[in-house]
This record gives sequence, structure tokens and C-alpha cells, in this order.
Amino acid sequence: MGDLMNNSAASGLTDTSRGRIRRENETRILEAAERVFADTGLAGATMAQIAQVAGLPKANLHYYFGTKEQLYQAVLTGILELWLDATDTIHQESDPAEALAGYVRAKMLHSRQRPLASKVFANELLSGAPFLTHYLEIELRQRVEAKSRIIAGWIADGRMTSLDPRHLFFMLWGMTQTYADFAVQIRAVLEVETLSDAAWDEATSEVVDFVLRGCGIRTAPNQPSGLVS
Amino acid sequence: MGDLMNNSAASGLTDTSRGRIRRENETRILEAAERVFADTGLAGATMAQIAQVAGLPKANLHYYFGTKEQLYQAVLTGILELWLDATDTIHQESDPAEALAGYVRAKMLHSRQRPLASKVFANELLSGAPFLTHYLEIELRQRVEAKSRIIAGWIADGRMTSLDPRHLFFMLWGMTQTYADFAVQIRAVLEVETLSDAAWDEATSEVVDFVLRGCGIRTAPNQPSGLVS
DNA sequence: AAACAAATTGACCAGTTGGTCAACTTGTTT
DNA sequence: AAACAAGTTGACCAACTGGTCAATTTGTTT
Repeated sequence: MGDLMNNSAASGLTDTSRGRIRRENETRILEAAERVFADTGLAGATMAQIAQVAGLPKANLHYYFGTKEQLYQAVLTGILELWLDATDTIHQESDPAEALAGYVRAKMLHSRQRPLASKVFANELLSGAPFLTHYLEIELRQRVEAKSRIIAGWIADGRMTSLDPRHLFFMLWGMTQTYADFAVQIRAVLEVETLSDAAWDEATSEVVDFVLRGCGIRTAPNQPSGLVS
Repeated sequence: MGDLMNNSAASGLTDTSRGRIRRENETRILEAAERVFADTGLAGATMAQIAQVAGLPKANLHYYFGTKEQLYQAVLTGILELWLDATDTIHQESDPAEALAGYVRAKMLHSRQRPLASKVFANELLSGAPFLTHYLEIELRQRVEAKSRIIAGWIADGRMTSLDPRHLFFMLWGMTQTYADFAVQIRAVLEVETLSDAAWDEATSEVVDFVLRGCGIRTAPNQPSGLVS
């Protein structure tokens, strides 16, 4: 219980602590950078501001990440890994209703838990995605193509309405990311300071239901959207 | 034909030319500013860049608009007028299908014709909307509330599926603005340099159909989405 | 504890930023 | 054409920008 998770006690050198400082500072800086980039984008962010949020001297950021662009690149890369996982609820064998509902729920959970990541991504797209050309034109495109074929299969089998799967993805992204990127707008309309857990569940099921109807799928499988404190 | 639109010929002073230079330069600067703000937001934009796009010396911008913030404010105000008009297809008396389809078409037309306006707005929301508090909390909120009551009426009358109208608006905004704000992403997935007229019509009817199904409305009224050159 | 690597940071720099201003040109009015 | 207002703009400035660096401290290895 009381021991401080210091493993390999007798071995002499603590393998855990190798580069510990570096790892801690890097994540600390990355978090601060994500917050600042989320609000103002690459061009608008300043190293001084990131340093202040991170609680470190500015020179320290340059020591770990070189230039502002490299720090930005690092933040973006972390986000892309997160992003590419989301489509993995959509498989050939799965039930369309469950697969699509699962996808929407995963996307809404991202908007809820990693809104800053979503905002950084949005800022990058708004400025023409100069750092994401490869991601957009290769990785994302292929992923969408693959998943679109699966959905096209479902349509051919008469399991959902006929539609262009690519546009379905555009709409899903728009609907779900709006809850992160444009949260101010949503909070203003709903007249709340922050979205409560209940409000997030409400929003999620509104989107899930709307999407399933939009896809011409009859019944939604019931599934609470997680995150119980 | 050949005359240079100089009306009130005999009257001596040309009423048309009063402040003509000012008006021309202001719109010229506003257009340049919109483009630059769209890509990088307020913080990322520089007056020098705007001046270059406008093809005017920097000091000239300050002569007409004072500070960068005031220029930004002016750009935003112009956009808000555009924005607030869109909901006007939704009336008590109108057919839900036509009203909602019309709303979506209007929004898609905005994304198509004024993508820069949409991007400026998106950037402002991403940075926390410091210049839009009044708009969001008063004007937009009331407008949404009013229109939501109408939609709630349609639901009560059994003319469409039961849903929260406010979330419907969030989804509609997300779906339609994605085609302007994240156009790079869409172009990358569709593998096109620019969206053709046909592609825009395709996208529009995909969204319209999806929305009507999502709202539980049976048939869509057929209406070509305009813009024939 | 000696030797070395890793990390810290104040001070500094050249380039850029938003903004000013005074001298000047152009347009308008009478 | 005289008088005045409106518009133009190069030169300038203080504040800030991303980035560097050398001196120093801290951590690690033997």
C-alpha cells in the first residue's frame, strides 16, 4: 500500500528513472502546447505563452523541441494516432446499427474528453492543413475508402438506406466535432457554463438516434455512453 | 451602354461619388482581411499580410479601420448579418420538409459561396468567441429558442420524429459548415482539386436527404439548388 | 568523489509586430 | 482658382517574436 511504486528495488540503478525527467517535461510541454495551439492555432500561438502555461522558462521548450514548428508537429502527431483509431468499430461482419452507433459514440467521447485535440486539428484544417497533407491524402483517404466499401456492402444488402458513405463520414465528423470545436456556441444556446455528464449523454444519444434514422436503420441498440465518476 | 453609370448628370454634384473612394477601399480591405483572418484567425493574422492581399500600404488600413481589432470587428459584424438570415426558412405555417430542406440548402449555399466567412466565424469560436459573447448569448440564443418552439410544435403535431430541436441545430450547423471550414479534408477524401458545381449539388442533396430522414420526414420536395452560370 | 552527461535558464539578438505621424497628393466645394 | 477636406504613404518606433548561447546546476555512472 504505502510503498511508492519503486520497482526493481535491489537492482541498484532504477531503470524506470532513465530519461524520467525528459519524459515528464516533454508531456508537460506538449499539454501546454496543445492548449495554446487549440485556442489560437500555430500562427497565433507564442512560445512565451506556451512556456507560461507549462510553468517553464521559454528556453526549456527549445531545449526539448527545437522550434515552434517542431513542437507543433509533435502535438499534431499525437492527435493523429488518436484520430485514426476511431473508425475501428466499423467492420464487415458487424451489425450496421451497432457499428455506426459505436462510431458516433467514440467520436462524441473524443469531443468530450479531448476537446483540445479536436480544436488543434480544426485549426490546422482551417489554415489549409499544411502539416497534414500526407495524412489527409494517404492515410485518411485510404481509411475512408475501406470503410466506405463496407458501408456500401450494407447498402447493397438492404440493411440501410442508399447514400454516399463518404458524405456520411463528412456529416458524422461535422456533427460530432462541433461539440468540441464550437463548444462555446453550444454552451451559449443551452445556457450552461459547462456541459454536465447528463448533458453529454443527452447530446450523444440525440446524435446517435439522428444518425441511425438518417441511415435508415430501424432500432438503436441501447448502450450507456460510459464515463461514470 | 458606353456611359459610365454617372447618374444625376445635370444636377452638378454627383451624389453617387460622395465617399465613393472610402466605400471602395473599405470593401477592398474587408475582403482582404476576411481572407487572411479565415486562414489564421485574429491572433495569427498580420496587418502587413492583409495590406499585401489588399494591394494597399499598411498605413492605409489604419487610416480606414484604426486598429487590427476594429478591422476584425468590422469583418465579423458583416458575417453575423449573413448568418442570422439563414434561419428564416423556418416558419410555423410552413411544411417541415420544405422548411428544413430550405434551411439546409441555404446553409450549404453559404458554405459554397462564402467559405471565408464561415472560416472566420469558425476561428472566432475556436478561440473562445471573445468578440461574439453578445451575439451568442442573446441574438443566436433567442433565435434558436424561437425556431425550436416551432419545431417542437411540428413534433407535437406528429409531423416529424421526437428530438431536441437545439441539438438538431447543432448537428445541422456542424454538417453544413464542415463543407466550408474543413474543405481541405473533403477535397482530399474525394480526390478533387476543387468541388465542382455537380459535386456541390451532390453534397447538398446527400445532406438534405440525410437530415429529412433523421427528422423522420418521409418525402423530400425536389428543388435544384441554384447557381447556374 | 571524480568525471561526464543531462537539464536549466537569464541574458541577449535580429527580425517582425501593430501602430503613429508628418509631409504630401488628390478630390470637392464655392 | 482659391480654400478646404479626404486620402496616401514612406519613415519611424517601442514592444514583442522565435531562437541562441554560455554559464551553471543537477543527475548519473564508474
